[in-house]
Amino acid sequence: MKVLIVDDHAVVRDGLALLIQDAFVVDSVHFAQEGREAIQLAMQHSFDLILLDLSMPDGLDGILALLELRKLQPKARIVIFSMYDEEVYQQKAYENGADGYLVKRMKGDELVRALDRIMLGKKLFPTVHPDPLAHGGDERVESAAPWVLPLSPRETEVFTLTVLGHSQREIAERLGISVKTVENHRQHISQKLGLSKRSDWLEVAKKYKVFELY
Amino acid sequence: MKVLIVDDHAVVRDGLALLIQDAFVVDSVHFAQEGREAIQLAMQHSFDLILLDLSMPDGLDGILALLELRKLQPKARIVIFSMYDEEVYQQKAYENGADGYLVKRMKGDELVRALDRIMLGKKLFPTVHPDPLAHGGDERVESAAPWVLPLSPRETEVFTLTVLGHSQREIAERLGISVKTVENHRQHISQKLGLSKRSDWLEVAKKYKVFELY
DNA sequence: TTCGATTTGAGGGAAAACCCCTATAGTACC
DNA sequence: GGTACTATAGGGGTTTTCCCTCAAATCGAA
Repeated sequence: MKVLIVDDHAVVRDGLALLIQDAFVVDSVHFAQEGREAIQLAMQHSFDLILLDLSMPDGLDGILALLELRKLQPKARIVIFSMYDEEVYQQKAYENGADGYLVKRMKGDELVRALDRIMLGKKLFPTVHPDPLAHGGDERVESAAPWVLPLSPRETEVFTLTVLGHSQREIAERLGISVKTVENHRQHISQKLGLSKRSDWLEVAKKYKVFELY
Repeated sequence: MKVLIVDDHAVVRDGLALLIQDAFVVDSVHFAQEGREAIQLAMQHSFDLILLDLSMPDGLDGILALLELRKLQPKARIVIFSMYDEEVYQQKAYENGADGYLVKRMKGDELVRALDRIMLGKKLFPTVHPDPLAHGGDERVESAAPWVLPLSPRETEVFTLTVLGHSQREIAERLGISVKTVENHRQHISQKLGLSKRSDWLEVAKKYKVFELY
């Protein structure tokens, strides 16, 4: 596996390199400090995985770099690795061909797990939730919510249906489980998020644009 | 009071004229079929009240006409009178200096009452709700919600706070009333809207963009 | 002035939700 | 093989909400 890491901080570059070399079979790792340099490298070598920091001080804008890299390396997995989890950036990253959007506060093992899934062909975006209302379909976009919101897939479903106003009974019927289980999920969610009041859930839901998606 | 009515349907023009002449002391009524004609008239006469249909087939786009009319007649009350209550139009109308946005399915007396308030200096927009979270302030924008959602001001507050996830107790404390009263308001709201499940409330709230406003 | 709507509040009982704890089975990680 | 997470579900008790009814004060409209 050939890897390109684009970040303006040397520490981050090296840390990432170590993590990845530890977790994957890596043939080579190249580094770039900013977009232009990355593009130079992408014209000379082909990569399997490109980790791209969005916030680079000088040089090319992150999204433009992404666009250019995607053109140069159509088959590479390009993963945005950012300080911020603002939805706008994620949206842009998604639209411009990124395969994932990870935030820097993720722990090492979480990051490796995420990269693993991405290498398997999944797309990971924190606030693109899996649709709990869809009856089926080819969900290739996996939610990375577990790392932004530390919720499991099932919990995410319960969370979404709850903030949309569905009662425990309704959710239980819809998911084919007992009311008690829904209740347990809700409690776990409250614990994980550190939220007691339901209005706090709604705040979070608004922040993660649940109402725009469903 | 000098009135200008802009609508491409003769029936609507005449009906409106009769209604207004019946309810107000009217010096003169002018008519226009579309935007350009309205602007011509606005250059020749000054008006106190302009009723403007947004959906006019040919000629000037409604919003552009509004903009032009507002420039020509800064002191006139300009009221949009539309078939549709889409929020986008309302937003546009509001931003471009309209004093109100009324829908054609309103009954005559409702319309007169609305125009009355507008002539008194209020602004009326169906889905611009009064902020139930604001502690006070100069609320000049009145909600015309009673005609779109048939809810009283207090009910609108309870509705909004409820869909935002607040409990009856929280709402009671916030509004300085008893829990029982909040409960009653909720029941009245359910009756008026014909909605039983809270998820239905959320549907309505989404439709009226409660989550974008609060 | 009477009628309807609004706002306020309560009683009483049924239903739902919430809280805390326990428990099992599967999966995944080290 | 132990530890952690996930998903499932029950017991038992408390709190909240829901439902239906009644009622008083206010206010604008017919």
